[in-house]
Amino acid sequence: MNSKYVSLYGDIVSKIEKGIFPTNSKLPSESSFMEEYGISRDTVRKSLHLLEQNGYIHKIKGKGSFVLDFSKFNFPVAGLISYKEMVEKLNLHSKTIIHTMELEPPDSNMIKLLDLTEGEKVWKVVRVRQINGKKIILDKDYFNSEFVTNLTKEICEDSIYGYIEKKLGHQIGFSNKEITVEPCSDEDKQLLDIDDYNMVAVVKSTVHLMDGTLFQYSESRHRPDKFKFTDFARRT
Amino acid sequence: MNSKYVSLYGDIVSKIEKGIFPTNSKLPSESSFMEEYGISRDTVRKSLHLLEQNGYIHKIKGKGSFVLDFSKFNFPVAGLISYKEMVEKLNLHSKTIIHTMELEPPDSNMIKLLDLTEGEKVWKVVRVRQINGKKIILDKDYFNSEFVTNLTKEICEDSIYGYIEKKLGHQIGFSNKEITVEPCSDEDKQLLDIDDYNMVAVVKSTVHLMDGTLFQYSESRHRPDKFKFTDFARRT
DNA sequence: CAGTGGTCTAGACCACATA
DNA sequence: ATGTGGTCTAGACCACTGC
Repeated sequence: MNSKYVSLYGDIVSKIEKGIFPTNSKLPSESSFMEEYGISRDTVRKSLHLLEQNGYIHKIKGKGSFVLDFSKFNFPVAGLISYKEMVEKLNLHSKTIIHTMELEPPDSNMIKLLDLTEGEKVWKVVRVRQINGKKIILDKDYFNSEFVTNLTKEICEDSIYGYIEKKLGHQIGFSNKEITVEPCSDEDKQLLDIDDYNMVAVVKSTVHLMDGTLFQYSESRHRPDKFKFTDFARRT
Repeated sequence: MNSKYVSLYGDIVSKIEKGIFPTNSKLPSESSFMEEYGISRDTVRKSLHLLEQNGYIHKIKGKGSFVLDFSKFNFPVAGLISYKEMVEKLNLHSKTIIHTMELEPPDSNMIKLLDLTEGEKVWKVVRVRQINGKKIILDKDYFNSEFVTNLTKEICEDSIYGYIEKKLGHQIGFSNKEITVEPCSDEDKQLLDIDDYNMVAVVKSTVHLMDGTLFQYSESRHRPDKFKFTDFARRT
């Protein structure tokens, strides 16, 4: 089903995570992967390139490929991942409370953000994420209703991304994110267990499908003490 | 000097930025780049892959490559870029004030963060960044003195990365970042024009050389209203 | 059907590291 | 000298899009 280079990538990732390829150790050479898997060098190189981009390994010309230490700054809440997927990955105790779910005509700001045309409506979904009994995150999502039709309470409580990908058959492609720190709004104070904090960390993003169409704008507002974003970058 | 695929990448980037390849338009096909530049398809594909990763284009099987809208998600403070490079890119009016610059034995926390061995010392550099007359950012950098030797006030006021890359001949490779929001420390209040804010956005990072050696830990503390981080991500 | 991008191969030459 | 990764080529077949 998968391409060869993706399955080799997956094999190596799981061997790194299991410690079969330990941190700081040298990975087998490209040619030994060629032999072991009976594939061409270019295909091996595609797998290693993927590992490199995702921060698993580091390649040095003439020396080899080395497993990086990714325990120091743990997981990527970065990337394009849904709240449900994150909760499952981190094994959190979480509950989602739906505050608003309505189909409405967009205001001028949303028309601009979602590139809407006359007459198109948007789904506005406001959800509160409760973790370990505390209301920590306020998620405000706006979906172009041309692409995301028929939302229900059940879908919003479970996973909207799952619905879009599995039921509607759309493929989610890429996103832009922006992280800022803003003063608490009245809505934040009302809906979150904000304690004495007077600011929130805000992640604003636009999300596109594989074919390039923009379908979602979202604003995720986090209690500042519970917010963490990690990133891996290379010098270019 | 550069490889073929990097120079083709550069050509296309500049054509996109100049508007010769406009937003949302279709890029020439891989085969037309092959002809135009007299190179193989694989080499063209490497260039396009780079463009895709950096958020310039989006490829759709059977249709073509399309230029993404670059204006919505403006500049990358993301990536691995120095303060000086950012200031120059964004054309800011900035001044750097050096608060501390000393060679000292590391505490136990720094030994762990920088993977130090017995007897190695670290350069501790604390700098305040003033933008448009306001003290906005407090940068605390720690360098392993085995790799970064002989810092001077002039270097710290100009660009430490420039010194490392151009004078010492090291190549900066990759980094891990972590973004959090923390309460103001006394030091923040004392050194920054913090106004009435009681929190700061904090970017902690470790930076490695091309050969994998860890040489820097840094903590960048930003006044919350002036902080913005942008990111581009793909679904995997 | 022709045009597009996605995967894969086999082979070549180069640059760098190590011994 | 050998082993490593980095670049490049020429050709093949597939899957998807659009006419």
